[in-house]
Amino acid sequence: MSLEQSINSASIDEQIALISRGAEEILLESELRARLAEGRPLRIKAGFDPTAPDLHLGHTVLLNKMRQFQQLGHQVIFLIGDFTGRIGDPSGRNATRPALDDEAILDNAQTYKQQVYKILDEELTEIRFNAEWFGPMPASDLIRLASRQTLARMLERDDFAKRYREQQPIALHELLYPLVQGYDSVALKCDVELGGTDQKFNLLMGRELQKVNGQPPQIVLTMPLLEGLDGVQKMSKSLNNYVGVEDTPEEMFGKLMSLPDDIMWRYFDLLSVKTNEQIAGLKKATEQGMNPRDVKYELGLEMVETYHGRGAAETAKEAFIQRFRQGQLPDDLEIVQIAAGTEGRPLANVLVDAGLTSSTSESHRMIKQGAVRIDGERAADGKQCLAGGADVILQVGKRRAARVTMG
RNA sequence: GGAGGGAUUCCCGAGCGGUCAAAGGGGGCAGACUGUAAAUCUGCUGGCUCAGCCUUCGGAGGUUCGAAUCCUCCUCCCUCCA
Repeated sequence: MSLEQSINSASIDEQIALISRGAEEILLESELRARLAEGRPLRIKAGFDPTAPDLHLGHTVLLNKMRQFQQLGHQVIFLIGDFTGRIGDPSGRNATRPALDDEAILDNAQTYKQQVYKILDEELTEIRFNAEWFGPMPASDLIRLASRQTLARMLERDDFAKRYREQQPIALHELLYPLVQGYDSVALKCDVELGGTDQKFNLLMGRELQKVNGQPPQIVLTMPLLEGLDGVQKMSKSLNNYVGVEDTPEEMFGKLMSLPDDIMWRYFDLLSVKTNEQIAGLKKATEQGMNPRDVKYELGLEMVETYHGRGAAETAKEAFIQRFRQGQLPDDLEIVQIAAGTEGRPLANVLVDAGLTSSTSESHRMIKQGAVRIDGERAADGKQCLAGGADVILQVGKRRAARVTMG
């Protein structure tokens, strides 16, 4: 299907419906409508700071929105802020951030590139680096750019205002960041820019600079932060409530199954390629009695498929069902060899040796709580010894298991 | 430079000199239940040779029969004044 056909195949209303799905804010929707009415592929930009080598699903919210634009036949620009990265983004920060060195920036940019095409259509994606135009820019131009804004305007921004009020340092180069990001939109002649809600100020700056430079101002589309697995706090590595795009298929599927049921729709809205109609259908089915678990299966399948392929997704689902629904042991049980000693080795110690618990105290606790099984039989005493030659399967709870041979 | 406040077990946060391995909450783990590693309920959550013992309360000393709790010095953080 050619670009033109795919655009024509979706009405403007349909396009708006998909574009606004999950979005926090569109400034301005009327402008977007008018722009879409032109019937040409729009230039959609999202900028990425080359600071996060370990991507998780939260980071992919923007990518997914970009993909939706691609589905509608628009041109997507994945902008890597390699120049900007040398400045450091003050958004949401209350302290000056250190600038990255060149090597780190290149490394991180490379990681992005590896991940992007798992979601985006390579044909419709333009990867750009903003050092392209800022690298050769003479100081005179940069100063001219800086003349476009006032200190008062910059201080409207919450985090700057707060730091100024509290007499925290604001380095001069930080004030330049919104201008630099905004100028990216000028350089790329963007129709739409996507960003997190924390980027709103910077995105709006793009509009102003475009106007000054005689371009029609871009439409700004902000996306919310994705909640993590706890369903409450934003997904982040440090809160350990994330699904990493590099997670194994089983991990990814399992983590998604542990989502609170009511938050799964959020994931569909923000991460799924499914159409609005398909999602509405699932919602309706659930209301009419479909097991939410099975809806989550759909989510898990789609996410794993995106990063590991269809086969891995099916396998992960089957493994999950066997393990947690039917209580079977995983196929690839880790086999651990442990020295028994002459009188055998106490169970509590063997569990630690096998890496199933972190201390003998924990072993005893687990045993007391009835979490430990030897060949499926519940163990009651941590002091019982496993003799040399024994070959047993030890389990601690549902998620920890190993086959242990006593040597 | 001056005055004051604080540093507690994974996190936050309580803690009359003895009954403190240290309240409470969060997080985590486990059990039950289930429609899932959802929800809900319950329990556990320093270590060990585990019904007993050992080591913890920013660091180093000291007072005391006995200190997370008192004293001294040190390190780091915060607030107010100049």
